[in-house]
Amino acid sequence: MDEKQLKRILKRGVADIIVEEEFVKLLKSGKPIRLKQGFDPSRPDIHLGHVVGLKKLRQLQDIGHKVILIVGDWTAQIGDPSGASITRPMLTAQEVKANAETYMEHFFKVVDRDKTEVRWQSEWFGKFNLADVIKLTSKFTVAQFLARDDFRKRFEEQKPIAITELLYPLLQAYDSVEIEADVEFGGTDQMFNCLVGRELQQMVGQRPQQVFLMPILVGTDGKQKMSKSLDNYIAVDEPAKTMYGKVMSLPDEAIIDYFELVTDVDEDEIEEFKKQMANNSINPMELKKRLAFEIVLQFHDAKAARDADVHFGKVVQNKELPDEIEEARISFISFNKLFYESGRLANKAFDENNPEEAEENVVLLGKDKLHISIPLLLEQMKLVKSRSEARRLLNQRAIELDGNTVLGKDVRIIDGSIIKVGKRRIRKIVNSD
RNA sequence: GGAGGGGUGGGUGAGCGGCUAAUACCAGCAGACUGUAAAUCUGCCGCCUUAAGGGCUACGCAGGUUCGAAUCCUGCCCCCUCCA
Repeated sequence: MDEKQLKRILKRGVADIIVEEEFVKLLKSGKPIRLKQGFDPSRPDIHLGHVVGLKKLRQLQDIGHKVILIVGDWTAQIGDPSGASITRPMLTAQEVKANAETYMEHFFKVVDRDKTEVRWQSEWFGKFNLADVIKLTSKFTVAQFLARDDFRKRFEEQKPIAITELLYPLLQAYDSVEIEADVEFGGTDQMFNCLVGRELQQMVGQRPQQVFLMPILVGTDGKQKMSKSLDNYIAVDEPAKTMYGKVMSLPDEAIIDYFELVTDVDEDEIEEFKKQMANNSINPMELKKRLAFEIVLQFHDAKAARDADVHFGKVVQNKELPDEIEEARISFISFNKLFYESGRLANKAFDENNPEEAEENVVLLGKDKLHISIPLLLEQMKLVKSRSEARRLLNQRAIELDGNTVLGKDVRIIDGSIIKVGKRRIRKIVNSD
């Protein structure tokens, strides 16, 4: 292993390694290393924030080491202490299984399946009895656990800490003992849990694991940690164009971090990018496009990445209509009727004193034209949450029909009309009659 | 067992009898601008309806006081903290 490779493993996409020297020794010993990665099956989706660590696993796999993936089917029932939601619904065995499958499907987009061993916590915790639990809990004190940042804060602020939450680090630590982990991977917020693992291993006479802490990846808002609950995430199974678009919505300041943490772009090149950004010799947009391309490439393929790139240029930058527009099949006749029945048809062709004839007219019109109010139409097409929202959008001149901004409320639609709401909601209307 | 604090719109969190569909911040949406879905600026941001305007529902739940209640009273439910 050359210096550059070693540096990449130790520095790129790593917040901290505890203890780095020991890890290097382990690495140089030439023996296969057991890399522990746990996952909580209550949250099966993998997004780019998780990918940072997974890439690290992959790097190590590529030089011959082995990943032990632990399905936390017991810890999932506790819920990792986050302070926000203490009580979580218990998952059924089927849900856990389904989530685990989804997780692994995503997990192995980055990690090498052939060099991975999957273990379930229930293999060992399923056999635990009260005596085992007591024995485990007796090894640590409350004070030790209150040292954990999250616990301490909540304790000081007089916020609740569930007893089961104290169990979480213990269970996670015991996993390390059970599989005899050499290295455990986690986000920086996992430091405490991983360190408990180190201690517990020592107590039972094992060599303590090394701990790899991954830096936090900011989400698409550019401020907070990427997470599903904040809805600022980019999932690994996102469609190519969406993924590309989400990357483009990153603030410019996040570009370099993303290159380092979630792409394979060479360090030297990233250095070059940094310089270019610093002396304004490049438009950040160009770098961001490259970033988006690299990321899509990683989770889809070259063609998808190119397509997404072209799509972005055309649709977003030049405001052209996309090549393929999602079709909305609707029945003109029934929509005309619906509008008629809403009781405020402006068209005088419909004689209100003669409802039967009017109804016939509706049907006649319905063959080739749709006369309807925009809020009703958009609501029916599920392009808006409510008609009120549609009215607001109308006021904001955000609705376009066949290239013209819709100003009035009532519109006439023909087969193939293209309706655009804001920038991204575009539909081609197809008459299904 | 005792004492206290609290439940408000997607989130945080003001309001503590009328000026409150409800401050502020975040998120979201739209428009403008831009070589970015960045940044910035402006507007919107419960539902139904309007040409303007109006109506309805909402501040844990159920009642009550009042011309009028998120705001006061009663009961209930739930959450939290402290002391023992």
